[in-house]
Amino acid sequence: MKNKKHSIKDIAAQIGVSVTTVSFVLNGKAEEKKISKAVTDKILKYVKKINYKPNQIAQSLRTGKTKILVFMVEDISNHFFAKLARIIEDIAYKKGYRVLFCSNDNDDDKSIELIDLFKGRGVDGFIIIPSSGIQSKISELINEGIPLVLFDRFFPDLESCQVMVDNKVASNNATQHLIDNNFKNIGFVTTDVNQTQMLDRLRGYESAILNANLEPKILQIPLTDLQSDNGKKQLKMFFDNNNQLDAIYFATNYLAINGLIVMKENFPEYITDKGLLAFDDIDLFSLYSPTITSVSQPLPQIAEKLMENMLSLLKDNSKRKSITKVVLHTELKIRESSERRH
Amino acid sequence: MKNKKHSIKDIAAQIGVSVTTVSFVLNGKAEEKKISKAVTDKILKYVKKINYKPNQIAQSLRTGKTKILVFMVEDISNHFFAKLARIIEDIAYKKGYRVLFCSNDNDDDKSIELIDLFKGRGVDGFIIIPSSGIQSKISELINEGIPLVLFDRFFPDLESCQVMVDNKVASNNATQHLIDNNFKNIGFVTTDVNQTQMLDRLRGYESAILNANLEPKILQIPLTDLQSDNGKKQLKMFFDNNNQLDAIYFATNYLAINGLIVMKENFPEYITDKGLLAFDDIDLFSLYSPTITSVSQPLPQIAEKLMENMLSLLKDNSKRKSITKVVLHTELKIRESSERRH
DNA sequence: GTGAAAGCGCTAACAC
DNA sequence: GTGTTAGCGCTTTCAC
Repeated sequence: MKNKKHSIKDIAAQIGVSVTTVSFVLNGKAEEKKISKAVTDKILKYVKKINYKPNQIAQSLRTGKTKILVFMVEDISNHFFAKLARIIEDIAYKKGYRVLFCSNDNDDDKSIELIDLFKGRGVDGFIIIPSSGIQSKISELINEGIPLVLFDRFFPDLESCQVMVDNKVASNNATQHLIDNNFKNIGFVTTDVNQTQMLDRLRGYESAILNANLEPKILQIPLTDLQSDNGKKQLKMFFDNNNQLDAIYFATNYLAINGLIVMKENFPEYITDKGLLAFDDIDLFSLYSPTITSVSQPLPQIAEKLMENMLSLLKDNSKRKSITKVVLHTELKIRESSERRH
Repeated sequence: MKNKKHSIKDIAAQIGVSVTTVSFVLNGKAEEKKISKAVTDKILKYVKKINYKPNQIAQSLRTGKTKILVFMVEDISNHFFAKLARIIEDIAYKKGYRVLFCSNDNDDDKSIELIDLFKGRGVDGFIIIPSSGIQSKISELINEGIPLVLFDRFFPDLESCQVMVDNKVASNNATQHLIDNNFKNIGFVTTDVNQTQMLDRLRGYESAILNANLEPKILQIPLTDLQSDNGKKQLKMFFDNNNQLDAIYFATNYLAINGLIVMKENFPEYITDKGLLAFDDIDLFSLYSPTITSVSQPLPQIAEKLMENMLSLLKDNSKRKSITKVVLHTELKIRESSERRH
């Protein structure tokens, strides 16, 4: 059992060469630096024998690179973020990067604390789903030339690299689909957060509704109430007060889950009687009875674009990074829950 | 906009003291080292003004500590692991640790590569759900005195810190519950992996079945087939060949999801007609129609025990860490899918 | 072809 | 009370 930690110095001493030589060989510069084949082989063989692994912390301190990216989301246990995290992890891994996931609970202070922390650790780049109040921190990162890509929502006043989906169009189409299938009284359940993605979903809904001369019925649940039973109470009240609704459109998957729970408990007939539609496709929706129509975000494509963007920022040595904005399209997965009504 | 990176040296120069003084003050040793109040205040004030953050890489190189833990699971996008990850992240965060999540795809080579990589980064500890063939790597970590806690499955031949659930008892009870509710032909769907948790679930099933003089009906789907449609084909065939089954017990949540998909497509009547039971409770099961009986693992408790264990290992300076084994109990969530049949 | 040495930013033993 | 300095393990310039 080899317990002792080996260092490049030990290796040099053992072989009888200098650390420089060892370093060159280990970094694949043997040819370039014209190290003799004999020495090179001897070093490589010895390194393999003792199973030497360079101390990456020292490497990082020296080179200023850590090969670590941060992927900050609201809550890593949310299906949507977890799936995305997985794909990003795989892409990054192939490119030699590790990914640190963290959840900011949509909380500004926690977000800022985490960003500072990782800056101090010298991570190479950030992929962030920002909470609403951290525009100045994001702007600071950009100004410092730290590779950064935003996802899901952005700051309209701030030029940043970003990958988004066309929330407004998607939401408009989804609502239109309900209208086309003869729903006439479509409720919209969303949160109170003031973020671009939620606002766009709301606007998409409103524009389709108004365009069809229907009346909008909107429930905004405060984000803080969603953890507690308060959110469920509000949903129940909304259903109670609007029993003439013939369809309900949920702006996120977790709102839909909460909605289903409330309906199952209080109005089980709604689940089959009302039209149902949700933003974000999750397993549940294709398995449920009825299967639930949803707006599906193209996860693999999103992950790919995020990493493509990030990698190009990582390559770009200039302080003023170029700005790339990507908008991806969603797909409406039409299922039983929105079948035409008569 | 302050773009320049500040170092402790800059601060020292600016204030007109030595780096030692600054370092002491920053590390809260001002009192202990009897630094004058005037100097201390001046330093703290300046540090705040320029928003100085110490370079943690240098700190790590110097102290050998990174305050980073690794949590390695099969697949971070699996509900069960994602939920657990979230709780662990929160506990660790409060204790000043960051958590790196990574997925090993249940692949030995990838596991070993990841472990080596993080060792090189000097992470402080590992929480690992091990793939089957990495016993020697795990043993190496233990011998090197690196804090390590296993979860979900373990190596019977290796003494290690671990947090497990009583899979066999849980599985026996679950099966017994079906038997008690008058199911007489209970199929068991599992994978072919040779890991303690899966074997225990199988044994629990078998013991209850044999004890009741019933006949075991087991489908083992090779892990490699689960990603592809092959897994679904095998499920379909199993259902086809065993249409006299009156209940099906799935050994994991993803097997249950796959089972539900196959049933929905091919034998929709099974979903209500057959008894259903699954290991690992997920949202879906309490929302489905029928709601699905499942064995629920106590996630918060698991996370707590894992971190408790880890923190005590981190404190323990001896090379030979003490070994703690925790076994937690599961809860059978009895729902509609296993209601008594006549 | 190979080596000496500076230095990344920090901590802490030791000196004064 | 405060300063000097070695050194954590590595990369890389420059010298020979």
